[in-house]
Amino acid sequence: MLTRLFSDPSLLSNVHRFPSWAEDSEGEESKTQEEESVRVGLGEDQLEHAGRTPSSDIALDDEDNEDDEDDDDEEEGEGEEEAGGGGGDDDDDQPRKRGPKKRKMTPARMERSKVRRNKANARERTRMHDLNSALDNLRKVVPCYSKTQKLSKIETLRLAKNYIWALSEILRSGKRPDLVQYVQTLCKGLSQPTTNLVAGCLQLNTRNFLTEHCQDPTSARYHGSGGPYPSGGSSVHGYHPYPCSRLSSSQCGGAGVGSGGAGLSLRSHGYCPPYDSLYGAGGGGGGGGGGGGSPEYDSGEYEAGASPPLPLYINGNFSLRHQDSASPDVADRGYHYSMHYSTGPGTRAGAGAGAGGGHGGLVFGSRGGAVHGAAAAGVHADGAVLPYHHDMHLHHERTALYEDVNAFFHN
DNA sequence: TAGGCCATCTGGTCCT
DNA sequence: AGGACCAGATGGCCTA
Repeated sequence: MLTRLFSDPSLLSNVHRFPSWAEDSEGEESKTQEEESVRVGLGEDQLEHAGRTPSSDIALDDEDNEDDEDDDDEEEGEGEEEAGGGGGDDDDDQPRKRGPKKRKMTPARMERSKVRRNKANARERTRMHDLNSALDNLRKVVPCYSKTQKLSKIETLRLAKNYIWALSEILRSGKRPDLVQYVQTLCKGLSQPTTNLVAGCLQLNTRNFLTEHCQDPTSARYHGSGGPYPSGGSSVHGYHPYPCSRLSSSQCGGAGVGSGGAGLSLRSHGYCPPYDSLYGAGGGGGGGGGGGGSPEYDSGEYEAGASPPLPLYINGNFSLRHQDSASPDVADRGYHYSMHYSTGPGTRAGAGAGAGGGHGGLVFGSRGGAVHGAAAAGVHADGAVLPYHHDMHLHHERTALYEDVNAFFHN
C-alpha cells in the first residue's frame, strides 16, 4: 500500500516544490521530492503503526459501516451502554465519551482509511502548493521581489497590506508622496531584514531612510553603497542585465543602481511581467543613471518572459484614465490618476537620468509633481517631473495604474 | 543551540 | 459522502 502510494506518480506529482526551489536548485529537486516522499511515507507509516488518538479512532471508525455491519451491531450495543454512562466495566480510567462508538479496526478498514487519508493528504498538499503559488505571485507584485531571498509568507502579506495602503493613500490624495514617507508606510510592521530589503529595493538604504541623508545624486553609487546589499558593480550604468528578477540577494544594490541610476526601476527587470510588459525598456530610460535615458523607452525591449502580465483588477476605489482621455483637458478633470508617459526624444527618463536618476519617464499625480522631502529630492530629479500624455495600450490598462505608481517610486 | 520559517500530516468542521 | 478549509503538531532546514 505504501509502496503503491510512493510509486503513484499522480500522488507524487503533487509533491512539487516552490518555484524558486526548483529554479534555484534544480538538481536537488528530485532528491528533495524523494525526501518529501520519505517524509510522507514516514507519516503514513506512523499512521499505520503508531497509536491513534481517540478522535482519530472515532473518525476512522465512522467509515465502512456497511462492510462491517455485523461487527457494528454487536459493538453498537456496547457503545450505547457505555455512552449512557452506565458504569460498565471500565478497564482503563479514560473518561467515557459520547458520540460514535469505537469500532474495531479491521484490516480492510485500515486499508480504506489509509487510502482516504492519503487522498486527503494529497489534496492538502496541492492546496498548500496552490496557496504558496499565489503567495509567490504576490511576492512578485509587491515592491520588493527576490528569487533568491524570498520574503517570508507573513512578511509578504504585511508588505502587501502596506503596499495597498500606500497606494490607496496616493490615490486618495492624488498627490505625489514623499518617498521616505512611502517607504515608511511600506515598512510599517515589517521586520528589520525585510525593512532593509524594501529600502534596498527602493534604492533607499536604511541610513538614508532614517536620516534622509542625501548623497550625490550624480553618483552611480547613489544609495547603493551604504545599503544592506552589495553593489552589483556590473550594472552601474544603464539597465542591468539581470533577466530574472527585480532583485536578488546578491544583486540588490547593484540592480537598483544599475536599473535606475539614482533610482531603482523595477521596470528594467525582465522577470517582472507587470512592470516590464507595460514599460518595456522604461527601466533602461530610468536606468540611464549618468548616461542618459534610453531612447527605447517604449520599445518593449524587455521581454515579460514566459509569464503574461499578471492580471490586476482595479476597481472600487480606483479609477483609471481611459486611453481615449488623453486630451489635455482630461488632466484637469476628475479622474484621479493621470498616467503620463514620456516616450519621445529627450524623455524625462533621459532628463532624469542626466540628473543622475530621475523618473523613468512617468509622472503620477498632480502636474509638475513636486519633489517632496530631502531624500526624495535626492532620488528624484526635479527635471524629470513633467506632465506628459501618451497613449497607452489598451491591454495595459489594467495594470497601468499599478505599474505607474510603482514606476513612479522605483525610478 | 535557539528561534524562525516552512512543508507536511492529521483530525475537526463546514459546505455542497 | 466527499471535498475544502482550518489549526495544531511535528520535524527539517537555515541562520544568528
